[in-house]
Amino acid sequence: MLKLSKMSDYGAVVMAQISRHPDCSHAAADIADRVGLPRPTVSKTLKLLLRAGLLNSQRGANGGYRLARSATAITVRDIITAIDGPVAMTECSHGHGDCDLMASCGVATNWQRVSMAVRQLLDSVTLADLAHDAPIKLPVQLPIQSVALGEAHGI
Amino acid sequence: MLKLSKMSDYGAVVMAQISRHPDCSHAAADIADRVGLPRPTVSKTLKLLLRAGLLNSQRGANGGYRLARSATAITVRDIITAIDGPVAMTECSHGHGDCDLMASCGVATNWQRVSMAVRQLLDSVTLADLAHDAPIKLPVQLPIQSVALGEAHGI
DNA sequence: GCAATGAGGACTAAAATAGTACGCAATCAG
DNA sequence: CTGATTGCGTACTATTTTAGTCCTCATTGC
Repeated sequence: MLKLSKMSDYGAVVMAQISRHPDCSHAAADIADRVGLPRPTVSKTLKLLLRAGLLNSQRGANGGYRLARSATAITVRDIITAIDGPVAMTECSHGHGDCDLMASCGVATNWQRVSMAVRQLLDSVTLADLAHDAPIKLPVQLPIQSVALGEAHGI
Repeated sequence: MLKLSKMSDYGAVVMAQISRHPDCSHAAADIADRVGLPRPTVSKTLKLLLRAGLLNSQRGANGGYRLARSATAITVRDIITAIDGPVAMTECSHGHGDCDLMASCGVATNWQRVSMAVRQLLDSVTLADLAHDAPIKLPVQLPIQSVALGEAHGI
């Protein structure tokens, strides 16, 4: 399905929740209640986001989590990468030559280009965009630069 | 990881293989040998591609598979959809309102837009592009139309 | 009729994913 | 100093998804 893992999905929801009150400290249990997810799951998600440097945490009473930087400086790709690891369409897309079919498949290079385009697309959406209540207006064209996937085939 | 399933990956490789000789009939066992994959797996892949209308098949002696239409008229998204089902980033991205968090997450609408952009990106790459031996040249800008994800944030 | 080839389904095995539980560490309030 | 609160880390289990195999039937060409 080429879909996000649930954990990444949760990560986005959690981050959006925090970003709505960037100046408060958010306890894990509090966030869990607000988004309606089990606390241990939210906790696990927060830990991964913390480790990736997207959040800061404060222990002890009245502690909690807050954004490490502005919501406009955190991209969707940051969140996905923090939780699921690097965005790559196929095994061979991340560079390591551990696909023994590369010789016969003859498709690897172009998959890498598609992966790159997806990464750029995901980089162009910030947490601030995502957390907007309303669908984002302003239909501007969003150029995917230096992707070079041949002519645009009728999209 | 936001990665393709192996089956979709195989599907792309198999389709690329067939597209290199569009005028011949390709037996399943023959394709399997060429791409170095187990025959039953290839057979299963071919079946799914056939059912999606991407391939035609001919039974009996000297039978085999061939493309149902030109390689330039088959997109990467067609192949992925045929094997893994619709491309959707999250549960709620495909329209069915079977996510009971939609009310609290406040993020659904914008995920749908991201999914749409990914689908358009995948639609813009054809089987012919993928099967090119060399990386595709011609670095043109590829506009993702009507996506409207706010300003391009520095990509 | 016989051999080659695809079609379909049932089944098993393996891996990734999600969810849970529990104990330790740090901080703050009194 | 003590206890309450809250985050941190690890290990474990269950579930689901994915991958792979096998067997039998249907169709076609010689």
